[in-house]
Order: sequence, then C-alpha cells, then structure tokens
Amino acid sequence: MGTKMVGQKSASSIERRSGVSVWRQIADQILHSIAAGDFAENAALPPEVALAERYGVNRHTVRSAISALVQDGVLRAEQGRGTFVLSRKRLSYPIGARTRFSTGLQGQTSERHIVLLTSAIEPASQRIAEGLGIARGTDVIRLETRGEADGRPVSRAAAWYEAKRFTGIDAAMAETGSVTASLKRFGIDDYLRQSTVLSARHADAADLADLDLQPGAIVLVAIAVNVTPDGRPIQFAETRFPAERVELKLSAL
Amino acid sequence: MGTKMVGQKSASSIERRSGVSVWRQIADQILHSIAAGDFAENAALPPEVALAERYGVNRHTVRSAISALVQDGVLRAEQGRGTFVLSRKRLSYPIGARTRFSTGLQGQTSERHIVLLTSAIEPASQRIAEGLGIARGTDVIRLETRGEADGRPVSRAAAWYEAKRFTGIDAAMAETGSVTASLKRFGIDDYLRQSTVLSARHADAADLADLDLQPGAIVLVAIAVNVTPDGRPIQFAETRFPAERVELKLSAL
DNA sequence: AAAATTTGTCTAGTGATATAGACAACTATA
DNA sequence: TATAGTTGTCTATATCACTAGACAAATTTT
Repeated sequence: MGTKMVGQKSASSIERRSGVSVWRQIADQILHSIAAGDFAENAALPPEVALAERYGVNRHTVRSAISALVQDGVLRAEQGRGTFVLSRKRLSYPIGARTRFSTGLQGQTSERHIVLLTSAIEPASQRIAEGLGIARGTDVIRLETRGEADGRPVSRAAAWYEAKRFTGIDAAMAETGSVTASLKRFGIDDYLRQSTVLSARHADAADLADLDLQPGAIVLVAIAVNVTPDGRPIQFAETRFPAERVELKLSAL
Repeated sequence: MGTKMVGQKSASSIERRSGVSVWRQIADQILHSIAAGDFAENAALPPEVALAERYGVNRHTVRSAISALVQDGVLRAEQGRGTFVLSRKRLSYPIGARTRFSTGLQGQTSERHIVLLTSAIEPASQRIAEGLGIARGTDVIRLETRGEADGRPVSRAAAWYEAKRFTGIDAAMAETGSVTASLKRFGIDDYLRQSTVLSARHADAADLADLDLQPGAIVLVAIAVNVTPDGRPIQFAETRFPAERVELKLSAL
C-alpha cells in the first residue's frame, strides 16, 4: 500500500462513472497539486508507473493526463529523463473596496494591461438596472475587456455604464486602457466597490475561447457594483477569472 | 466569424473529447441556468427533444443529464407531463470583516447550525504557523466542522487555534456550536477577518463525502486569518463551499 | 374519444475511454 | 560498457458514452 501522505492532503482518489473521465480527474489533481506548491519549479513529477499505482489506474491513463498537461504548457516530458513542472504560480488578485487592476498585481508580473474587446449600447436588463439604480430598459454602454499579465489572460470582464452619463467612455478606455483614467474624464476621481458576489462554475465555450482555457476548466465569477464615494452607482460588472491561474485575495476587509 | 450572441446568455455549447462527458456538461449548464434564475420554482424544463436539438445531441444524452439532476434532487421528472425544477436557490454567504456564520444567513433559511466533526492536537505546519504568527511545530488544535442550512451541508471547514492559548475550545465548540460563543470563554468578545484568499477547484473525494456532492462538482475554497481587534491572530481556517449551493457575497468592503 | 405531447424503455451500432502487456528509444549511473 | 530507470509506441480487448430508431406509458389538449 503506497501510503502516500501529502502533508494535510486527503488521499484524493478517482471517481468512476462520474461523467468526468479518469485521465481528466488525474490531470486536475496534478494541476491542483502543483498549484498547492507540492512541486518546485522544474521539479520532476513522479514517474508514470508510480503515478499509475498511486491513482490505481493503468499507466496509459496517466499518460493521457500528462499529455493533456503538456499540451497545456504545464508540464514538459523528456524521454528517458522524466516529466518536469513548468508551473507558473497562480496570480493573487486583490479584491477590496479600492481594487484597481494595475496596482494590486504589482511585483507579481512584469507586464500587465487591459484590452478593450468590444463595446455596444443596449437597453439595461433587470439585474443591471437594479445594480446601477436606473430604470429597466435605459440605455447602457457595455464594455467587454480582457486583462492580461505576462501575455496570459487572467480576467475577462463585461462592464455596464449608464449611456447618457458616460458617453464616449468606450473611446476613453480604448485610448487609456484604464478604467480609473477613463472615469477621470467624467469627473470621477475616486470610486469604491460597493458589493461583490462571488461564485464558481465550469468554463463555458465563451470562457474557453476568451481565457485560453482547456475544456473542464473552472472560472471564478465576480459580480460587482462600483460607486462614487457618496454612494452613486457608476458601474455594474461581471468578471471571470481562470481559477487555475488566479486566486482572489480579500485584503481590504 | 461566429456572431457571438450576447443577449445575456452565451451560446453555451458542448465540447467533445474534453474528458468531461457530454451529459455532464449539459447537466452543469442546466444547473447553471437554474441557478441564474432562468426557471421559476416548479417551472417545467423544455421537453427532452427540444433540449436535444438545442445542444445538438441525442435525446438519450439529454436524458442522462436529466437523470443525474433528478438523482441529485434538482429536478423531478413526471411521465407524460414534463420535467420540473425543484431548485433551491443558492445561499448567498456573506464574507466580510465581521462575518459570522449565523448572522449573515438570516432570512435565507429556516434552520442552520455548525456541527463539530473532529478535533485533534498537532504541530503547526509552515503555512498555519505563518498565519497564526507562531513558530512552526508549535502545538495547535484543529477543529473540523460542517455548516448546515435546512439540513443540507453548505460549508466544510478546518480551523486551527494555538493549543496553549485555547485549551478546551473543542469542548466549547461541541457544547455551544458557535465559534463566537466559544471564543467568549477565552475572553475574546470581538474578532475580525484579517485576510481571505479565495480559489476554486474540482471537489476531491473528501469534499464529495463531506458536502454530499456529485463527482465533478466545484468547491470554493476560502483561506482566512481571524484576529483580535488589536491585530493578534486567533484562528487560521480553510473553508470549502459547494459552488452549486453557495455564492459568496463580499458586502462589508 | 381521439390526437398530440411528453417521459420511459428497449435494441443495436459506433467511437472514445481504460486496461493489459510487450518492446523500443533515450538518459543517467554504476 | 552494462544496467537500471524513464518516456514513447504498438497491439489487443473490454467497457463506457453517444447516436439512432422504434414503441410503450402517462398526461394533457382537442
């Protein structure tokens, strides 16, 4: 019995007939194990036979899991030598009353920016109207953006602003690449995060494409309302983070 | 160019050969759709043939998805009539500086409590020692608890306290079923959440058992440090929430 | 009563997933 | 150089996942 004890980890085993294939479950566990810091950068994974024994599966099944992670750029396999962790650690993304994309990630990455993907004017849906405190059907501007750090997508957001009040914010965003700078043009020097609701789900087809994820990946979903210091709603936003690359740090509590 | 439909809903499609079976992907999407409020309580799901057409799969595949959700208590199928949503909405779980289990869920459920599962004394690991600001290897008390609301598990936590300072807190927890009440016995009338780190992952075998989840489910993981008002660490805790039943609301920002 | 709608069950065929074993290719080490 | 350890490839087989079609059973509508 390979009583492999991993510190505090449970003996995480495999569920059959669950709708999730064995190789993917193993890939997920390896990924989780790497993210948890069980392997140093460039460290060797246990050999395939050992992993197969540990998970109680055939070696070929382990190979399927590994090859998915190699495809994904997480591992590198070298014939005769072993399989090695390329692992980039997860970004710790701060969430707080004054969270700004750029400030919080300082020091963790060398390069980061926001890309404006599309913008459109549309009538406010029920939940957006509620969030912004306006009547349902009022025109709002929707900005779709992607946040990138070191060339990898780390967030994907849709943000809604009241159209009448923020005419031209799409151009400002495209030009400055910064929400804070864009809002300055509308006389808003400061804004606060009023509320945030967090959930998690499997990535859908859009997430897979937008965030460059593999099927089966998990996204963290944050729905937030930003307000001026005196409490007037400015922005309603839904942001999706790839759970494998990002963790959320609630620091300003 | 795929004209991306952005009504509110993405054209949520199915990924083949992803390691996640088609029926599970559909089950997840239906679940997500229910959680998003697309169906009223007791509303009828579209008929199987319609769903099959919409997802571009065989009717039997849709039936697999539905039967998993029926097994899971989310849907009820009635021959000749249709399939109906039993849907219990997700609990909105508040996370803030002064989050207490009981207070925040008020009004959302009729019954809620914390069960102490096990307790043990063990040497502090690196990360726990760091969190509590003590030397690695110092004895700490670990309390394993489960939070339940309306008879369903909504959280599963491991909390660590310095053993010397909080001798007997396990008994206090067992007796009172409340962290706040237990800490009062040690002269702590108030405590704050210093920091919280959030992530999400697939539920492992332990989560499945502890939280009564189906394989493939997602858990939100919150790692928190609680401190006294003057900043002394009291408790280091890791809490897992079932993403399908709980969302986290960051309100006290 | 009849028709239409919907879920439930059955059979059959195809492709993906997983197991099993053997051996080749490459690397590091004794 | 020889050996042990590791990844890469091949064949074969069994099981699961998905498709396809047909019909039964139950309910609602006409």
